[in-house]
Amino acid sequence: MAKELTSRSENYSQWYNDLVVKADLAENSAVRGCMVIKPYGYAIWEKMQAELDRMFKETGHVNAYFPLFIPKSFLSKEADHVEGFAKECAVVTHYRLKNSPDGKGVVVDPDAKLEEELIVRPTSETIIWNTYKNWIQSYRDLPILCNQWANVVRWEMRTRLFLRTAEFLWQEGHTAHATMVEAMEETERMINVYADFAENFMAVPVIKGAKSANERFAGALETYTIEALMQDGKALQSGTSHFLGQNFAKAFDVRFATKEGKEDFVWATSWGVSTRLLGALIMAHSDDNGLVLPPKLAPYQVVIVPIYRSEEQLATIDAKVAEVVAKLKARGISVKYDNSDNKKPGWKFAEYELKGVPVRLALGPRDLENGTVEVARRDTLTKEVAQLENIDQYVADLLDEIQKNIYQKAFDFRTANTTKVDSYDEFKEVLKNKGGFVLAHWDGSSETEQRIKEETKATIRCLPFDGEMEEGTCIYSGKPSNRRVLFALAY
RNA sequence: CGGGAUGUAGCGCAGUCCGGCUAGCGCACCUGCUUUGGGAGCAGGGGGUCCCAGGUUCGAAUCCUGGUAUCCCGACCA
Repeated sequence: MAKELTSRSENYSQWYNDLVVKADLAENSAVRGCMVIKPYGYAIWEKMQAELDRMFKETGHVNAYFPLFIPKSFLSKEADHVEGFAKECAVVTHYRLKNSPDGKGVVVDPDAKLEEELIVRPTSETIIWNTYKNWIQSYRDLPILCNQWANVVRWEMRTRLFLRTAEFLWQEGHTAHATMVEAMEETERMINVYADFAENFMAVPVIKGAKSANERFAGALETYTIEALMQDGKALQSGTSHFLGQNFAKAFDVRFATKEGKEDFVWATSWGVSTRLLGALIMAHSDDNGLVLPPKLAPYQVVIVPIYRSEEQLATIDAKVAEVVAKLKARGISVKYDNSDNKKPGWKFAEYELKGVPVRLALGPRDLENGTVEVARRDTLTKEVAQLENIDQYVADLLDEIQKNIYQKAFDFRTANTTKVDSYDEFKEVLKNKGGFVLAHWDGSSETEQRIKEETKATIRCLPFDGEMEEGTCIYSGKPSNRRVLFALAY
């Protein structure tokens, strides 16, 4: 047993760390808080990127790229924004090194101090709005619908692979509109794109909703979020879309001539998802045997393992497998054939389970005789024998079924772990013993939200869009409330 | 950023308290033979700035000082 995973029940957080490292997704680097995303993990990210990028373009967006560095003065132009990010910024103060006097290594050259320090972007609103100022004069220049794929840096105190790292990869969309209505529609459109992606590609069901004032993005008037539930009963914010009003336009003086010949400030949105999605993907589906990947995002959807005694036998199997691979590829299914001879089949079975490959085919002498193949599916860990004849159709159908099944499983888990409570005692009891999403009435005040957070660590994840209006009383203050909001312990 | 633990081969660890010969063990790796339908066996072999820097000493993996990284618990966190 080369790679033993800690079980989820034993220590969920250790299980997660083990899994990320042992499945070859990522590892800690020599740089504090920064990870190395390994090829297998990066392949999943690339699949996510490709799909999201397609969805962004389908909704009218284009890609662009803005600088990594932001002049310090830009950040402070929007008051709430700087307050939200100031405590976690990396700052560049010099631009040159020189040989150290003692001849050992290099030191920062004090003569090379920058006039104005540069901030390594924690997000790009400021540099982008400073740029948009030059791009916009008239309503005819609007809307601007830009996205950028980039890395950002937030100097977090405590980091965890994918979930919270000092540097992470993401995309950030920044749009500029002539009207408030248009900007609000955009904000909503993009949270819907994220939810669509999470559910149909990641197979992770999410709750869409609005953030409470406390939890809003620094500088936003409204933040929409998608919230996913992890297997340990904690919530993970998986994507956000912000309605920024005219805050950044005012801070950077971005005005335009309206159709009526008047002057107005531009309306803005921004929206993003990051490599944190990999954390969501891992924690939503995986089990004690390793990763479980949705077929639509798996780097390879099928692995084929030969079983043989002699070189001649292997040669026969190789030939047969080549036919199977060709048929699968013709259907757009990605396949890996592992005929390496330094590992036994049993080792390979365990290894590909750890890596979450959705479907495994095993082909041995018995199968050659009978025209069959052994098919194992990762999500249920079941095996059956199928005819080799129509294996491509069989696998294609199976991949669809697996994609549906893991979504359904996650959906059922969420349903079973979403609880309506009507008293504060019940609220605390559920958080302590059951976890999960908790739907409760709230009086709408920041004070109440803050108290509940201090006393229970639970936060309002969102005010769900699809929540029905329902008269009730706040579980904490007893004041009237007309809807339930979503509480949970969160990552 | 506060408290605690840890850092010795790719991985997991012993040795450190009480300084001393050539720094060990398991897995992995390489070679050979036998194996191959759920993490193979035997034999031989290679691989080390003992986290980094400085100090004490005839002599440091071991003692001292500083730094750094990781993990756990808090605080922090759209």
